[in-house]
Amino acid sequence: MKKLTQGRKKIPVECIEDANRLQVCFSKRRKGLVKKAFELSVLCGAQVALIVFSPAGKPYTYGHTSVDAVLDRFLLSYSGDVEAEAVAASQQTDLSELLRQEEELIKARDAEARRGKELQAEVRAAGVWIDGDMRHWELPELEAALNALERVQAEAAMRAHEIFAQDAMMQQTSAPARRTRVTRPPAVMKRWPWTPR
Amino acid sequence: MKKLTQGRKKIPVECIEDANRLQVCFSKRRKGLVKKAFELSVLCGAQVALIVFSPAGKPYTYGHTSVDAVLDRFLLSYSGDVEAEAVAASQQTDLSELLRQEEELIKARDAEARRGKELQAEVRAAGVWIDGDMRHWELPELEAALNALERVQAEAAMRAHEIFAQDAMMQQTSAPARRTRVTRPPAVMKRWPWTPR
DNA sequence: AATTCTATGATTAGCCA
DNA sequence: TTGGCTAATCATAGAAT
Repeated sequence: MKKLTQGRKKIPVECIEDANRLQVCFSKRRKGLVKKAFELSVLCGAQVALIVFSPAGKPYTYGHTSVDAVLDRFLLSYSGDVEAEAVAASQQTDLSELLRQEEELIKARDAEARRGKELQAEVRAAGVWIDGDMRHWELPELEAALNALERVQAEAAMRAHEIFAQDAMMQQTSAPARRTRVTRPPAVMKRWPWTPR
Repeated sequence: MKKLTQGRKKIPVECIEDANRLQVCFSKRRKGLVKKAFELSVLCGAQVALIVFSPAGKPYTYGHTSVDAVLDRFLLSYSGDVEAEAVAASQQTDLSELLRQEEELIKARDAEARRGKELQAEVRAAGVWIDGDMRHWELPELEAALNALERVQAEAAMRAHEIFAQDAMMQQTSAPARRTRVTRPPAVMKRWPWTPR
């Protein structure tokens, strides 16, 4: 009943000792970092790859256009292979290409495609990463992604609730495929369900 | 004389059209993103790799402990090579190891080592990435990194100004070495001086 | 391509449910 | 491990340099 909240305190930039505080902080800041990365990619049309290993050793990633795409491009530029890097750079997402891919996706799994999966494909095509938590956000990311695709925006907004309400799917994504150079990999990455080590 | 500043406005999450605004936004947000990534790594002891390609095609990176270390670990975990990944994970920076490396560095280029270069080595050992811009900050990063090393803190603070004042060095770092797996690579990455494509 | 200034919008530390 | 709350603290759009 009473307002007991302390509000934000300044926190020194040094390793947090308390395990619980650290966990909470990591969770919140990881989310915030991904959001910032996402905004940078959308606002400025930049390719971004973000990889974070939690202190517990779990990998979390975000990528636009996809982690793999950016890593490929980076590794190529790093190796000095200018030509190959140019190719990777050209993998930059452009609208028409996104739409083409999306249609392929939709066509391929046509019969069994539920509406929710279509939405997923669109989000995926836009290079937005979604993890377990974010499914429950009122993602500005989702809206922006759909907006970028310039279609089904209104309908998607209506479907968003029912789709995000039903929980499963994103959870049990198959084991991550082996990386392939300059091949367009699945654009969505997620938190690993398993714990390394 | 008059206060003409408008203060922050809410900005829609969509690609910025105006080229100039976009450039300024990219510059500011990239800096902010790196700061956030840095704070996450320090506060929570997390390994973080961040790669950003500007719309112009320039790569910017941040890494703790280093971009390469994190990428190695990620690629290994990705490939399902659990054992190798465990090795990469163990590359987590611990103080004693940092100090050992640092001493090697200092010893190796002993004769020609200026004071400034020593400072660089320390910052580098802490896995903090410095690009052209950040040299001019009053980096809380710098302070934290030095603090993490638990040494020469006070002296470093005094030296910081004169070292960061003199501009060169970071600029003309030799061409990036080829990546080597699970070998500890140079921990500092910087903005490329050239423009791809 | 980056920095400074300032008013605001956005993020988040500490607590609980 | 996640979500909501509240009140600081922090980040940054716009304009000009």
